[in-house]
Amino acid sequence: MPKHYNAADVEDKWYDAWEQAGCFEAVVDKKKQPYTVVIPPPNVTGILHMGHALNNTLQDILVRTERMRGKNALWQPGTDHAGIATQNVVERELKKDGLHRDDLGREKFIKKVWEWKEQYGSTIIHQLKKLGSSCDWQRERFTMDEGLSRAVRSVFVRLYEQGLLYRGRKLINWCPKDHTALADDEVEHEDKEGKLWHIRYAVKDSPRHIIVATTRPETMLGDTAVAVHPDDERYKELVGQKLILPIVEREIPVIADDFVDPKFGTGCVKVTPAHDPNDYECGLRNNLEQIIVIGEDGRMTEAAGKYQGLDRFRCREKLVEELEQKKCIEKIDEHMHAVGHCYRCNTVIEPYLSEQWFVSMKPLAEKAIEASKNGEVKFHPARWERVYLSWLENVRDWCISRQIWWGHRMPVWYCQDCDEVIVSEIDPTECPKCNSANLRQESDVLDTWFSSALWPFSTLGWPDNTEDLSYFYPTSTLVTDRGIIYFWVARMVMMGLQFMGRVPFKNVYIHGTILDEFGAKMSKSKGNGIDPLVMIKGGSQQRFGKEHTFEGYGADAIRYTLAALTTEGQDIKLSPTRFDMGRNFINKVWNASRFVMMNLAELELDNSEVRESELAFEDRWIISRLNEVIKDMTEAFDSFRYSDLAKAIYDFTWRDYCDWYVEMVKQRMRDGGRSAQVAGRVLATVLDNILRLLHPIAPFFTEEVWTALNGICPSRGLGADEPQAGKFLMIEKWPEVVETARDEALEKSMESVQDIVRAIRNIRAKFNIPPKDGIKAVLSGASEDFVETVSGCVELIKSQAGADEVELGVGLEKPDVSAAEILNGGQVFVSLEGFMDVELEKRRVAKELEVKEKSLAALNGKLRNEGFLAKAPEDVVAREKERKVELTRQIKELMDLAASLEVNS
RNA sequence: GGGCGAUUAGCUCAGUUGGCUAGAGCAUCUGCCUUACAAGCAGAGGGUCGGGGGUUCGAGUCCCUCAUCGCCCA
Repeated sequence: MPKHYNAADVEDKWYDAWEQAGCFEAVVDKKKQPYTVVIPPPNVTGILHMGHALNNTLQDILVRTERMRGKNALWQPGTDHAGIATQNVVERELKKDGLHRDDLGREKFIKKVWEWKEQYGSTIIHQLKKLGSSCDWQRERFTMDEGLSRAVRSVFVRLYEQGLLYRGRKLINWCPKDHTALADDEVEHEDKEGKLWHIRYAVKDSPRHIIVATTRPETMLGDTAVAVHPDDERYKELVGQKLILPIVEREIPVIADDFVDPKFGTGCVKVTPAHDPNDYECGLRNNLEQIIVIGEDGRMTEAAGKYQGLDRFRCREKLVEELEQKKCIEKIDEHMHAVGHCYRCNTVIEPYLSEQWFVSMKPLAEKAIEASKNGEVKFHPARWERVYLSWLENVRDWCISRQIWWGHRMPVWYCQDCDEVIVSEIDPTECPKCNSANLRQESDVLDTWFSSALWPFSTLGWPDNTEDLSYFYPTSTLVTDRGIIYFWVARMVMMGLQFMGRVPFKNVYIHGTILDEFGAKMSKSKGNGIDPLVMIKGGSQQRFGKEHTFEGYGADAIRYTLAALTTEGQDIKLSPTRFDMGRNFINKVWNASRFVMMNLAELELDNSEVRESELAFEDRWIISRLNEVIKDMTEAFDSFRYSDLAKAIYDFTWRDYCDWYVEMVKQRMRDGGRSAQVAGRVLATVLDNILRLLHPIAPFFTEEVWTALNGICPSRGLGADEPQAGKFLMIEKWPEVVETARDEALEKSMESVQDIVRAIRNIRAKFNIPPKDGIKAVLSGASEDFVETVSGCVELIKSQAGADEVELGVGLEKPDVSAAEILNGGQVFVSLEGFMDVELEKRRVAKELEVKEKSLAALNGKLRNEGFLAKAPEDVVAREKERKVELTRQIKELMDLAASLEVNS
């Protein structure tokens, strides 16, 4: 076995073996309890980034652990067709050949997208496999699959029939570049430094004028009123009068409407019902004309008069110039305001009045709100529930039509003869009203999130009533990022309740976002990303404009590190070197395993029963500790505390098992005989448990070592007839706590032993005693208790502290030339012939004395406080009193030591 | 403007329901290639828990307030 674990050698081998053996496949089995997780389907355009790595690591830990706990675990994988994003990618490809999608036409273009999807759409799926994800790939789905498309149609038709889906002419968010409508939550608001133009509008037949303030002067071409607050005394008399719109020379009325904030600007608001959401509402209330002056392409329309054809931003410049010439600009202020941008292409969104399809959200949202309030859906951490609720409580109708080609085309037909609207699951051939065959299918496709919302049940076969569906639905836990609570989580809950009658998942775990080492979000444009594949396999990548080469940490190290960094949904600042932690830990376990296996191979274990009476002190200790860690990890797992999960196995393995247990049994292993057999069995059993506990976090490494261990020691445990190990660790049992193995008193004793060993080592280090030199230690107890606790462990202390002579007793004399350490319940002296440094020892003792006296003073203050004595719980008071006794004793010892040092110097 | 989160060792972060002397990893210092591991071993140093106020016998933890940073919504 090599000295360093080499992940690259083993990962693909095990993944293939698991997959071929069908370990990932979940089959309905009514005798077993299902455990279902649906993957947040990555975009087909996507490549794996650190956010995916985290998200899928956390899901895999859940799924693998539950699988080991005996559940029928299904991790449902798949991808999302990502309408706009995918269409953009393919359009960019076409552009390279100087083509536009219109050159191909709809059918040919869609064919091209499918070709692209077949070629590149599985990239991320392959990458997920490198990460170790134990998805059931037999069930891989794509939102545009035949079955899922059927689900989309079915939902569309049912919502329509339920009166929850309608067509209407409304103001929606329009992306002029992607040339499509967007939902409200697909608009990202960004605070931008802008200007506030104050423009003079003349009052008709009067020398007066009023001043309106606007951030978008170009929209004035579409103004159909100016509004003031009804209670605003400044303008009361103007209400009802007419203004002359500059340049356009249109007459528009002054109206009163309480949506106006009298304190903003001049208190006069120009009203452009076709280009602003507030103005739109105001326009409806006041029956104003809606004049569209900006078209689908972001250019000014015919209604803009001489500005027709100009881009909206160019128009703004030109228009302001003209207004300035005409002396219509009162002033221009600097002004910060939120500007909406397209979440796919970052183009400034244009509010646009058009005919679109909408889902009525209120009735659906009410159910979703209820489901979280009554605990059917639980968020972890719980604070995200409020984010979910606040969106649902304020949600407006969902614009679901998209003017693009890639996606689910709406199952809507318009009769060209009688204008009948036909909504149907199967393509109609004639109009049910007039029998005309002259039908035109709606050209719009559906919002991608419409199909993603069905994911938890469409992937399981809905609308068919499949066995899978009734067994695996509702799913157990959804793991995702906070960024898609609205887009996806809330919509899945709505659709799940509406069409399945039950929530789609019981738990939603929201993890943090991965940030770079400076706390910024990772993005392509910033060049601050970390490529998970490079981290796993090694290679080079650009970061902050520089090329970096990495050795490759292996998937397990990446997974371990990400889990260790996952605390209560906090964001994670990441730099490549942070994976050292995971790699070092995996390597540590590798070497411990190497030690165990090398020794076991020499020992030739007989598999006789190890009786409890044969177990040494350290054997019983490590078994007790093991059971504690199983308990801690199980609890951490059940409450989604990933960091605690990772830390618990780390501390146990590295500190307890490697640093202490393995070191303690080395001598026994060398000596051979029955004691070595017993130690060997314990070493193997504990290692076996470590591998099981670590497996969900580090599946490849643990499978490799576990299999190797099987070759040397096929059955573990301490009984006579332990069952033989199975074929794969990944389908073995998660360890269970054996309460009787816990022994807290024994663990306390071990702590005393460790304190003594550490004290001796400390003295050795401080006085520069070479590691090879043996020393004499005197362990002087303050009482019999100390001696009793330690007496069975003298040999352990000798071997661990490098002492060749140890004297143990109550109140033993301090050897003449020696250094001392005060311990709980006693002290330890180490003879220092040839190494004594009296001044150093004086400083040590003085410093210790100072620390202890400070603690005692604080303690005395506490114990003199009558409130404390009266109100604190009894056990707390008792503990503090004991501490005082012990501390007082220690201070006396230290003072004696100080005195004796004075005499000797 | 509203909401949420963060502020603890040089850095990155833990710290469950308030209760032993506030922990870890990295970094630093000292000594070790000790027959599993230098990606390691042994030892050490390092913190007025963002500021202020309050509740309490007792506050890193609960309440109020201020400051700084970040995210989301309007």
